[in-house]
Amino acid sequence: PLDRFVKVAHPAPILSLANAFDTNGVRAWLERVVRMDERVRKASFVVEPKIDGLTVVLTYRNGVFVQGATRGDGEIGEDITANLRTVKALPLRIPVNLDGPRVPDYFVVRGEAFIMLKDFEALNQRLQEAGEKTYLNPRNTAAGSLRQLDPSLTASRPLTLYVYQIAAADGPTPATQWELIQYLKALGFPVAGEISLHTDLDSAIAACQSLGEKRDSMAYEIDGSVIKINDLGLAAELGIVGKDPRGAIAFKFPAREVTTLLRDIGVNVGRTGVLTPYAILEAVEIGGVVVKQATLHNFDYIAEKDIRIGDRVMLKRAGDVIPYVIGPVVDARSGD
DNA sequence: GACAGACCCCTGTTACTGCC
DNA sequence: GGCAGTAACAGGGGTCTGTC
Repeated sequence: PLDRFVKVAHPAPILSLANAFDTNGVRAWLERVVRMDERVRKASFVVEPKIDGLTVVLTYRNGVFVQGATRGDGEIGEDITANLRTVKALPLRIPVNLDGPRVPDYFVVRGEAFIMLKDFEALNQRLQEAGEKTYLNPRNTAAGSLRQLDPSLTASRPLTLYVYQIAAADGPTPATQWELIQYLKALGFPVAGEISLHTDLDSAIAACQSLGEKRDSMAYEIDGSVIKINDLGLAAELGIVGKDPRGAIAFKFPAREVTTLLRDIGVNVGRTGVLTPYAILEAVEIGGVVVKQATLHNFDYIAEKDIRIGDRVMLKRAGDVIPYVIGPVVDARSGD
């Protein structure tokens, strides 16, 4: 057992992705990058599912897994090597000699750790039969499992992994995202099955929409898809905006909406003294979590009508982010 | 208009601490 | 030992302000 988790610096920033919530957002992204570099107009794209798990960074030296870390703030994460060693899908060794150039001695890949839906259900079934508390959703269960101080507890959780990026290497690596995925697969890394290559943006958008339609029948939870410029050199040349690389965009699924009862309104005092109202709600399930409170910090901007305590209100939640109230459904006073 | 950075907020999980 | 409360971590969108 560990006493605590040691902080580790990533060899390169582990970036997030800019989001688009509709096809217009995706096209606007492409126009922005085309204005920076006309070559993007003729680029091909890779579409990947955006798995709802947690990012892990895996380091190999001479083909041996030596360190695994959480994403943390993108620059510094936590060393969870002992826990990741218990994940059966994670290769502890990779071949150093494939057809072609030798696999770099120093090789760092990025992936997503998560729990398959059927494994999550089986885990809860076992817990229920044992009279123990069950888990509410796979993502937070996966996150909690990897933060166990005792790796034997992590080993008892059905974690798995998909890998999709080379974060750092001291030798040659594939020039395109599509080749990179095939390369990772050849090295023995688990890779998502629903990855596709497209010669134009329309085809890539169609693939994203198709993933959206399959969402509820997939073996694992996804909160969108990712469109990446296939040419990794070109994508790198486009640079970074804040913490988002310009060469890729996340196409998020439409926000889920539910209605519930507004029981009360509270006010939070932030650390700078800012007062922020929040809604206290009748508990309602949305996107795999039970929401009892929701922020009203943006209510002025998004709501067309006021709300009153006792109203039924519409609650919105995009992806796995914070839920917010978008307005009344039924006015408690007038009944409208 | 694009961008960077600050600031605001959520739930679920685990570890830790204090109390009974 | 059990329970409750707190802190830290995971996931990241939306808004505002200032700059270019």
